[in-house]
Amino acid sequence: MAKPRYRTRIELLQGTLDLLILRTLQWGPEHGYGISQAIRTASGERLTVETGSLYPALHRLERQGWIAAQWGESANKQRAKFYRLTALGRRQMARQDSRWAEFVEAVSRVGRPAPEARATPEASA
Amino acid sequence: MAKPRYRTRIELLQGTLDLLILRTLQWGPEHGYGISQAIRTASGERLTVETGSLYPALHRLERQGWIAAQWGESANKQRAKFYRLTALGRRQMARQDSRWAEFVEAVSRVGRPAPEARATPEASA
DNA sequence: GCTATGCTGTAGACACTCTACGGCTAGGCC
DNA sequence: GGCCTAGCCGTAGAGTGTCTACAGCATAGC
Repeated sequence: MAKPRYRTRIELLQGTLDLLILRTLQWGPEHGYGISQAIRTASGERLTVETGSLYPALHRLERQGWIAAQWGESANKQRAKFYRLTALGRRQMARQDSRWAEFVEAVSRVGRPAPEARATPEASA
Repeated sequence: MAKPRYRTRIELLQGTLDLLILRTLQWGPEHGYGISQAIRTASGERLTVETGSLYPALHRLERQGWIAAQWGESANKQRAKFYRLTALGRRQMARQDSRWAEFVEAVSRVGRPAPEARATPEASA
């Protein structure tokens, strides 16, 4: 019986989550839950990070040395792991920022009708 | 161990290839090899589609009914499978186009220092 | 005590890209 | 003729990252 529980949609494009997290942390330390809320809010409710993506990503970034963790207490008096951007992470953010911008630029070029030279002998169909 | 052959780089973000192919086909039919060249050229050599990604993607799009195939002969007198955008595909392209634009917009928002209102008492709607 | 919310985390399914092959044809070069 | 490169289609399997789903614990309100 079919009914695939999986919605089969990838909301976030692979590779963008790291950048999103890095960007969020550039204004100061924050804990995981807070980061996900910040992303959701900042994006105008358009981007949602699931916990199943968030925590593994956080651990990944930490392993890379781009962010550093420290247990603390949240505004709600609860145990929370605060992450902050490391110097390395800040550089990485800049790198990913420009890579992202380049990528977006490249994709938009493909959408354009080819700068004159195509001579398109085909077309006309 | 040894030197992982895998460069561990995802050049293309997941989900963008379909859009790239659809966009490329909007100016007329083209065969797989030609599509990959067109994308590479149009993007200013920045985007490269590997054959291992291209052909499965083409078959995927065909299964969805967004593109239709037909064997023909290439400019080099070789057997080639030409794909063209279907009406459905054209609509899908528009949809993915706006989804992509929205996504880019959302990501850029996360990069901005929060529009002052951080203390916002939750919408107040 | 119960439940909603805040907070962290893991396991496994799924999708998509990439590397690495394989094969076949046309054309240029020796 | 044989050989090699380029054009063209395709598949198998690895790798990565996202998502769904589940689990656990703390705090605050009823």
